[in-house]
Amino acid sequence: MEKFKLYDAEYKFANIIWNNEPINSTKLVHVCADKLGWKKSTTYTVLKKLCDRGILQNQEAVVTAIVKREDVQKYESNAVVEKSFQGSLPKFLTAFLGERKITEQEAEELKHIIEEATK
Amino acid sequence: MEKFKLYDAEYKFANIIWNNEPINSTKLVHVCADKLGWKKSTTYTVLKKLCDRGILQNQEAVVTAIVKREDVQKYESNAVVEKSFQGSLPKFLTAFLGERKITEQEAEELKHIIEEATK
DNA sequence: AAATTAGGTCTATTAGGATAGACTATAGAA
DNA sequence: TTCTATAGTCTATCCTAATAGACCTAATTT
Repeated sequence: MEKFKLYDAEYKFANIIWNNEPINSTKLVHVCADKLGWKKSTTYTVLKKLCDRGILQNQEAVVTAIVKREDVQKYESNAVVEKSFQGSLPKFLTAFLGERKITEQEAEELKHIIEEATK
Repeated sequence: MEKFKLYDAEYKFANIIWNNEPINSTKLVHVCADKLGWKKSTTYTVLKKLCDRGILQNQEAVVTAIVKREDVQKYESNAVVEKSFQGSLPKFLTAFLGERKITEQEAEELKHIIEEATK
C-alpha cells in the first residue's frame, strides 16, 4: 500500500509521534524544534499533510497515529525486498549477511522466527 | 558506505547497465529511450554523474559497472535494517513475515543461509 | 563538398520534497 | 482593555533530483 510510504522528513516526524503519542500539538511543536530544528509552521505543515493522508490525526490539539509503526515497518521491509531482491527473502538475507558472521545465539533467534512463520 | 547510495532514477539506470554490460554508449542511449523514456542527454547526464562517483565507467564508448549490483544490494539491505529496525535483523524478519506463512521448503532454505553465516 | 552518425558536454528547466514567514482567531491573564 | 499564549492556516521560498535542449567535434557516408 502506497499509503504507508513516508518521505525522510515525514519518517523522522512520525517517529516522534510514535514515541510520544498521545501528544498535545503545541508540545509537539517544541519537541520538533528541539529534536529536528523545525519551526512551528514546519511542524504544522507536515502534521497536516500526514493527517490528510490518514496517517496521523489531530483532534482537539491531541495528536495520535492512525497508522502504526508496525504497518510502516512491514511496508518498508517488503518494499526493499521487492525493489532490490525481486521479492526474494533468501536473496535479501544472503546480501545482508554477506561476509558477516553471526553468533549461535543470534542464529537460534532467527531460526525460531522462521519456524514460527511455518505454523 | 554512502558511495553506494543511488537515487531512484540512478537505480533504474544502473540496473540497465548491470543487465547489459558491457554496453556501447550509443546503444545504451537507445535502451534508455526504450525502457525509461529518456532523451539522449538525460542518459549522458546520469551516466556522467555515476562515472564521476566511481560507480560506472565509460571507456571508449563502452560502459561497464565498477560497483557491482551485490555491493548496492548489501548497502540497501543494511540501510533499511539500520533506518527502520535499529540494526536488528530479527526485528526486520518479524516485520517482513508478519502474518504471512512460508512453506517448509522456504524455511529450510532460510535456515541454511543463517547456518552458513555462523561458520 | 555536404549531410549524417557517433559520442559527448554544458547549461538550463522542471518538479516536488523540505522548510518557514506572515497572518488569523480565540481564550485567559494582567 | 490590553497583552500573551494556544492552535492553526495559507502562501511562499529553497533545494535538489530528474530531465532535456542546444551545441560541439570527429568520422563516415552520400
